[in-house]
Amino acid sequence: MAAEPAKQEPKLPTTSFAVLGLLTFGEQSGYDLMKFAHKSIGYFWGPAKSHLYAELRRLRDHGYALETQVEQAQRPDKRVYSITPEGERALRTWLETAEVAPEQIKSVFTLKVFFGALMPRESFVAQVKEMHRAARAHFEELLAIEQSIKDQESLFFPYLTLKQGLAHAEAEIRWTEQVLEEVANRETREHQGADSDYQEPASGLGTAK
Amino acid sequence: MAAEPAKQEPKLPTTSFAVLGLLTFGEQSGYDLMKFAHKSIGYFWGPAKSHLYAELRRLRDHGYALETQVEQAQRPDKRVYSITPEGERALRTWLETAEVAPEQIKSVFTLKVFFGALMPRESFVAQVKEMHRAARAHFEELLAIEQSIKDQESLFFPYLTLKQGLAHAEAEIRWTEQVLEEVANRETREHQGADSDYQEPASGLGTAK
DNA sequence: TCAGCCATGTAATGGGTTACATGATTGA
DNA sequence: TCAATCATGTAACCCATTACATGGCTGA
Repeated sequence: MAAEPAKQEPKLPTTSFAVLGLLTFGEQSGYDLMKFAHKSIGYFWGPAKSHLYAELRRLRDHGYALETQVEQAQRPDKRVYSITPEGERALRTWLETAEVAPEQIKSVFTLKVFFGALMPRESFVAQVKEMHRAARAHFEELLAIEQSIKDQESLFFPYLTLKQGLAHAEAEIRWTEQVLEEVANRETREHQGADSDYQEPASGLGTAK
Repeated sequence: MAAEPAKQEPKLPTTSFAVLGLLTFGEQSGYDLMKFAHKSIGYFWGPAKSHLYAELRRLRDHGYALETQVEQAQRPDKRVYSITPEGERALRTWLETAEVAPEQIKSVFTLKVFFGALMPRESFVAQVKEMHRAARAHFEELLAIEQSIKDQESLFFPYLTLKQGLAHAEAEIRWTEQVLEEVANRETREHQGADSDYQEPASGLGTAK
């Protein structure tokens, strides 16, 4: 029964710290932040617009961000947020203390592959090919970004996350290729020996239409 | 204004189809399913216990699963669920029609790396090393599973998802190694030229403690 | 005797998405 | 003139997690 340490820091979700982190790049409005988030951490974290605005209000209420009304003549008024010293302290604490664990990739596609036996072979292959194509496109996209930022010292850490994206995209490309190969090999085996194991839907059952 | 096609299928979340898919392996109780899910699709999808039970009830209400009360003498009574023909049809439809897109890896660790400039260098390196260690452990774990299932034809598709896990774990291992290298190189550059760019917290500001 | 398995859930909370709403300005 | 940009939000919904609750049986 160890004594609970005084809970000074309110427990906030990861999203809060993501926004707080973006504010360290300078004060911004919700609208600006949305765009900024999209092309920075957007590759591994992407909240909805309404969520972001709500998050900013929460950070303000916690004293982690300062909200300033800015009236504009030609454009709609806006609220600009900047990180406060308390906010920065909270962010640094989070960065150092929040434990990191390798999180599983949560993927609909992987789920489909797992249940692949229930799919007609052509459909399965078509979807894998589509993923392969998408992964390649994604890889190319990241490569282009890499070229544009790789020499900017100030973007060293963002650059590292980009490298992760590249590594994962590469893994995905190779894996999908491997899947296509393995399926083709299996097809061959089947034609020589046993029947395809694709389970046709039970006919005459539940055919309402 | 194209005519909306008759909505025959209620739109269910991915989780429902995951459970439905597991039921194709045979009828099971919620309790059994939980264990089964954990060691099968658990590597890329893992719902909470209470969520799973709720999901089963929903599938039952939709006519996608059949619930059977099983009274037991020595153990608590249980409810066993089996997939219905309608359930299987819905599952197959989902497998073929639900569009697949490469989903981003949503990772707290990546977020931390992005904001790495705000961390003291040793802390950053320690966390990367910890991730490297964890990724290696994960890789080994998957390797062991691979050995045990690679020759079972009935587990061909699950085997493919395992391969994905291996591919991603490998990517993570290589990436973390790369990060350590790049950081070390950078350190060297800094010692020769400019100062470290680690931004010390502003002193004297908000130091409540 | 005591942890751990078997077996099922409720309640509360909150994280996050989608849809809806508004309205002026600017450039093609 | 028409779409896009700037700018902010509310409302509704629901997916999902965590904590809580119960209680008998089994094996170390």
